[in-house]
Amino acid sequence: MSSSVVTEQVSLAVSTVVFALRPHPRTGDTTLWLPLVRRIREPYEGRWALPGGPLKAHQDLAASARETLADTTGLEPAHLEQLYSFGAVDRSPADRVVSIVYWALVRPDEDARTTETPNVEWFVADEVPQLAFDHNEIVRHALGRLRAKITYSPIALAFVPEEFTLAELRGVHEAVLGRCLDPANFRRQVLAGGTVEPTGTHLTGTSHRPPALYRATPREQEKSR
Amino acid sequence: MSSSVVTEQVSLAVSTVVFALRPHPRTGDTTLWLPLVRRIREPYEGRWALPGGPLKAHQDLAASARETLADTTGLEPAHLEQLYSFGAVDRSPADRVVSIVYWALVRPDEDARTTETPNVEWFVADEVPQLAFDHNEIVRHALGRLRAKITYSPIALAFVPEEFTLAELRGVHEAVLGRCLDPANFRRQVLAGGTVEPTGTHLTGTSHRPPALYRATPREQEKSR
DNA sequence: GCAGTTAGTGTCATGTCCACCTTAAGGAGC
DNA sequence: GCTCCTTAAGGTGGACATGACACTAACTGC
Repeated sequence: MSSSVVTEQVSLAVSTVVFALRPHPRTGDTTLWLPLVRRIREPYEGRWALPGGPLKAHQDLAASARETLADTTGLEPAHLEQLYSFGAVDRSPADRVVSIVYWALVRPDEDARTTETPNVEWFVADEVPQLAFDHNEIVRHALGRLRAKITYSPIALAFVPEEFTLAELRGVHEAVLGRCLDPANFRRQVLAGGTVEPTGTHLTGTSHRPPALYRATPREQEKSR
Repeated sequence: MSSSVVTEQVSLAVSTVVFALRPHPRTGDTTLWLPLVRRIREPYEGRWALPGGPLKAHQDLAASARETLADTTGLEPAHLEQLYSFGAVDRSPADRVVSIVYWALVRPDEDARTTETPNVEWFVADEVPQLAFDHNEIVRHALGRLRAKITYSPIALAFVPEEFTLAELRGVHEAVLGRCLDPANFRRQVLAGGTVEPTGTHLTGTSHRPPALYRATPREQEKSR
């Protein structure tokens, strides 16, 4: 049989699906992107895979996710949350690996600071190539969670800078959900939610009516720490 | 430093929070119960803990959860789902353990077949004693998930036998949520959901108007397999 | 001043949720 | 038989959320 039966050893890894918003290369619409890492050893050598690595004994799960994110992209996520644990016996050939997967959101200002390295590349989230292991399934899982959660939770705030207009925030929702939203109804919903408050200032130099600026409620800002 | 730093070894366990409905010992109202296992070795020797054990190399995560459930209570759950993975570095003294936790629901007919053993005891879910490790937190987590999910998903079906009345199903919701529900509104909601269908037969011998019997839709029955 | 564009408000129809009322269908007791 | 009691099942109306759309406000560029 395979060597895993002999060793009876299960190893534990932490991987992360990192989302950022960037313009689509063809349409120009802002869409979801995610960074992938090229595997430099077997199995699946040469294939793209989610950033991740083995869990260290002295490190919390979320800390491990943050570390790999910093190692691969140099970024600090505005939101980090556990997604699911994947542990099918045959998900990695020969050895047995259980992956605890996190998903993260990166603000545009932070995203601009990303470090370019040859073995890391960003892809449009809906157009990722065939990945190593069961990582395609994991990405699907993460996309589903993000799209579900943005409808009932204010995580979209993790995609905008500290001060923002409601049109920007709506743009985030539209990019994630892939469809247009009514500006009037969106405004009412967000304001009723109590997760944002007006800064009192307006954005100027827009060649049309200047929109009011908003920030996350103090209560909401706490959550992202 | 501690031995974990020396060994750099992380071990992986799968634990399960198993829920069943039984009458409350004082009030008699049906409430949530869960089985706990008495620890027979350090750390936390003598304390109650969630059933669980180390993950075997040839075993899927859910299979491991099913196995410990069978070992401790002899039961087969009608619903089994991953809850969360707990991996704080200090959650177990001396060694480093990451626990992937599942939660399960057991039908009343299946629950009646539970095997009594001295080191396993059932507790009212809201009145568990102080447990080993971070298991109190895990139980809270599982209770929260169950109570949240029953409001938007037909998992209550995993708590009733194959044929049931809507009053029974409502009783499940009431027991889980801990409050009464309007029978008329509950009926409409459930029937509109399309997750149940009438069997065409009625329950007799009730000393009042005989209620119609229902069963889960074929589509719903698939999910529980 | 006028056109164009986006911000923000108002309105109305629809649907859902919830509290409560009414009727239906049985058994128990007389 | 009849009445009473209990629960099943359906109906009604108000409060509230949702979505489509019209309308007004504020700015730039010409």
